[in-house]
Amino acid sequence: MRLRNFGFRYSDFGFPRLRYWLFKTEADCYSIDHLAKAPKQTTFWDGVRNYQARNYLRDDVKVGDGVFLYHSNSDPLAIVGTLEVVKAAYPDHTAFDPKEQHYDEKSKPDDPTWVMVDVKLKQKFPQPVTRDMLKGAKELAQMVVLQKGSRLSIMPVTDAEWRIVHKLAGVKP
DNA sequence: GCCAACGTTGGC
DNA sequence: GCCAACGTTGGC
Repeated sequence: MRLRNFGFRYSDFGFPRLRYWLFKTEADCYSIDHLAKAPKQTTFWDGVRNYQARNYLRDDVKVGDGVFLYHSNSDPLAIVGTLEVVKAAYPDHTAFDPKEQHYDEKSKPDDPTWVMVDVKLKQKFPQPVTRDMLKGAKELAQMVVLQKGSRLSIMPVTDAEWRIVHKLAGVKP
């Protein structure tokens, strides 16, 4: 969310900036349990190779922001917990390495195309908040992840959505 | 496995 | 700059 013509953020003018996000991952690839076992329960969030998602990461995701972790292409499809952003955008070095799955020959260390952030596990929900539960909550009808054709791996979440999903999870934010 | 939606590529 | 072809994502 950027006032594009001037390069300022809404928050520079005292407006509430976006503070909540949803990050997608496939449980087979990197699940919340992988993160729970990681050193300091912290990891870098690499592999974003979509420009709109990259722009969110680069411009808007800030230290302290809250993140829902969503398991896509998984069983169950669900928000499984929350993360906290502990380091803002920096170059995604996995794009430089030909052995990496998300290698991108066009991204160079002196002019990186892709960025990543660091996240730390905040809480694993006692029970996953399934996609069906999300769809059943009519206050969440506008949630980006529920929209048809919504494929971004980084999506904004509103304050209200942050609160309501925690309520569905039966935990405090 | 199917297929709709979306992003990217490349010829023109 | 247009747009058809193609590849990927991801829910169902």
